Amino acid sequence: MRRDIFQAIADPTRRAIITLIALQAMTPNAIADNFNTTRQAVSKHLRILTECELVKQQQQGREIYYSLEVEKMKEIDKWLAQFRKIWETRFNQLDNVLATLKKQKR
Amino acid sequence: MRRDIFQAIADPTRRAIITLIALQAMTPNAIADNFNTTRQAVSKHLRILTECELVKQQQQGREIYYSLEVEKMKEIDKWLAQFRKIWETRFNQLDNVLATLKKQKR
DNA sequence: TATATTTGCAACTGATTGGTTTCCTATAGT
DNA sequence: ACTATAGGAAACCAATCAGTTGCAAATATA
Repeated sequence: MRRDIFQAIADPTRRAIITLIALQAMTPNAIADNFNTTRQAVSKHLRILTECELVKQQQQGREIYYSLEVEKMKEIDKWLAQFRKIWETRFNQLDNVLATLKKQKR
Repeated sequence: MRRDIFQAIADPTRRAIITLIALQAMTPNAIADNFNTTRQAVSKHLRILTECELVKQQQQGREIYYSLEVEKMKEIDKWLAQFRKIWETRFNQLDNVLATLKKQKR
């Protein structure tokens, strides 16, 4: 199945689900009520999210509560870190280079 | 076409390309040399990255240099911000909520 | 001017994706 | 025990995707 987090958050519905259950654990039916989708579609998304450990389940009787594995989200943050360095320190250096090139042409 | 950044970074090859050109603009051929792919495959990835404005081109004679639009990467960071709040301040509060629910049912 | 190089673009192919439908199991409530 | 509800799993379908192949346009070089 080879799922990774980046593929998991590629789908807008899945991102919405993540946001939805970030603060409060929810059942598949409750989640589906928030979208224009069927429970089964949500269920499939939840399986993908669970497979890459972005989401964890917690059975409670016949209901299953899904909640966000916030720690896993840090992996995206970790990947972003390398670029954060660039956009923080070398802010508009690229634009400067372009401006310089433009000037030289004239 | 409806491309967004999250879909763009879903592909591992595209993430590698992004990392590669983050520090230095490169031509498609030069980028392809760094992978086990053909130039055309890289070219398609670059088109997708360009479409969602994650990458910008700069023609120089018959060569086209591709470089990262670092500003656009911030959009991912912006989306992550909401969760950063959670993993920084309310560490394992979710488990507490579930534990409380469990207690109330009994 | 003729040839080689760099690149984009379109068409095709096989694999994957999101969604629906259907069926099954397990629990809750009567 | 019976019915209703919650949910997962498999089969299927249309759409999309990544990669390849082939070709055309533009630039460089001889």
